[in-house]
Amino acid sequence: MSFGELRIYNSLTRKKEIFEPLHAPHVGLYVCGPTVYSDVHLGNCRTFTMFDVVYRYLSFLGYKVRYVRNITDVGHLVGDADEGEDKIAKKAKLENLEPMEIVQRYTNGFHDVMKALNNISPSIEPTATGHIPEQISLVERIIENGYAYERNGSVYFDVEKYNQNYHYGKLSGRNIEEQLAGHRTLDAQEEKRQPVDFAIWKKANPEHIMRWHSPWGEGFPGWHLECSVMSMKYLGNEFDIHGGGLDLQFPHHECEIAQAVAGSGKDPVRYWMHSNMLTMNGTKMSKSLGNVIMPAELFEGTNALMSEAYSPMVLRFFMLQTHYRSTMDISDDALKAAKSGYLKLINALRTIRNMDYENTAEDIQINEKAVKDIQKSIDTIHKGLNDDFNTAVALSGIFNLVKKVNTLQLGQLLPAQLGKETFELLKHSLLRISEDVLGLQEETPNLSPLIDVVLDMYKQAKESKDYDKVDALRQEAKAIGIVFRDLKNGSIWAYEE
RNA sequence: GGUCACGUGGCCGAGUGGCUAGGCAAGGGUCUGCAAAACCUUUUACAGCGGUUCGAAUCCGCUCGUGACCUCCA
Repeated sequence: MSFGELRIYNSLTRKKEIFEPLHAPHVGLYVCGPTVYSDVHLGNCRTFTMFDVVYRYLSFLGYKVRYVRNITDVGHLVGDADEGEDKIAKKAKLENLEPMEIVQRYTNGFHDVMKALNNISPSIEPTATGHIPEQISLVERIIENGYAYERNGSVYFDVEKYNQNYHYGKLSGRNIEEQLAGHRTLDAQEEKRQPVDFAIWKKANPEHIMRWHSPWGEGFPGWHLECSVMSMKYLGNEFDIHGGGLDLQFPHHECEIAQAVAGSGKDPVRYWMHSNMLTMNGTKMSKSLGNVIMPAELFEGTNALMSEAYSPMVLRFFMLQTHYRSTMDISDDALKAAKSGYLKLINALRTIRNMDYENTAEDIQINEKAVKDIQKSIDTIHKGLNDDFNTAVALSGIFNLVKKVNTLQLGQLLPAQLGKETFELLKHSLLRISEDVLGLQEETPNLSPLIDVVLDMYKQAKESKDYDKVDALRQEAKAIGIVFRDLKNGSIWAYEE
């Protein structure tokens, strides 16, 4: 089955381009992961969920995707670039922990959230600290090629030099000459030749906890180096897709390009993808602004702005309703609407999963309009996904199919009126796109309130000495691993041990 | 200040030169013991002002408004 051509908006060319992998059917996908010095917030979740859909859809199309998403466990610097502290080291000092304890704690938390959101684990999840030798080696190559210089144990990337031969700013659309001209006043203590230069290796101050030996003394790798090194190590000197949040476009990704080009002479990335920001009341959600909502707060309903708890799948559905290149604003009302929509979809998925094609009557006519509607909706879904992963359009097609499923359930439309082929296509498309591509799945409900109801029935049966019913209830409950226990002061239910 | 986005109906959000996006909410109807759900149906649009065009929400210009990046950020 052919699904048509996939087109991806490439930030580098600012155009949608037909996706052609370098080495089909293999696809290399690199996504900038989190810096693990604190819990991920909903904005982070949006980006990772979005690229999860990219990964899922590419896989659905039959590509063999190597999906690499790093863990940044050397903190970027806090505050003013040169005098700042490493975020992870700072947090470690603050909480009197080993930096790697901080890293482990928040990595675990990140994985838990990803799992709750049904994001598939990447093929490789490399860490920055696990690739120090490779980073040192890239620094050496950049120096050899004349695009970096050492000062007092730190190594800086020479942006002006690089820009003479290449184009620094090609990804973010910046004009470096203007930036150079606009910042002529250099600080006296400034080690850099130009303010636009950036550190690729940084000398560790005596109090700096995270430090490694290098040809330039004890230090730690620069802010953008890890992604350059790890993407090329695992995906090659040229690979297909590099993604991340829009706020990483500059300087992070611009610097990545510069480092790679300065090291190897070649820009490794063919398609750059950037997902837009999640906002609250129109303002970007970010750690530094403090206007963040944590996933746990949302899932548990403890956030002050939310009237109720919203499950991970509701959040995922909510995110998929917006195209990834648009900003999306989160609010209680919007999540409430998403919850209703999500449940409507899930109910339809349950319905169609349990429905089989049957044709008992002989004189049933094919309902041409229904068949055409279904084909059109499925077409919409694939067109949407192919058009730069437009999940919002795909969902519109899905909901048109949901309507058909509900009509089938009511018996207003019979499977036989669709014909076997269309019925199976409807069933298969709806389930596979919703579950495999969009990653929306049924969540196991909390059954406690329901068990309480049964417990009440049990208590009543006991009281009226209806022991047949008591035994029956016990047996039914036991079948799902629940037992009723008669204590002196009443009956309770518990998980069978 | 520089660069770049965006402004769609009650809300959220696609689309982008002529063809019903979708979800939520609201009104009416069908069904139902009553509900709920579902199905059918209706209402409310493209910030403002100009321009291009047979035709613009969609292209161009201006105005107003909002945001992002330029410093760590997904």
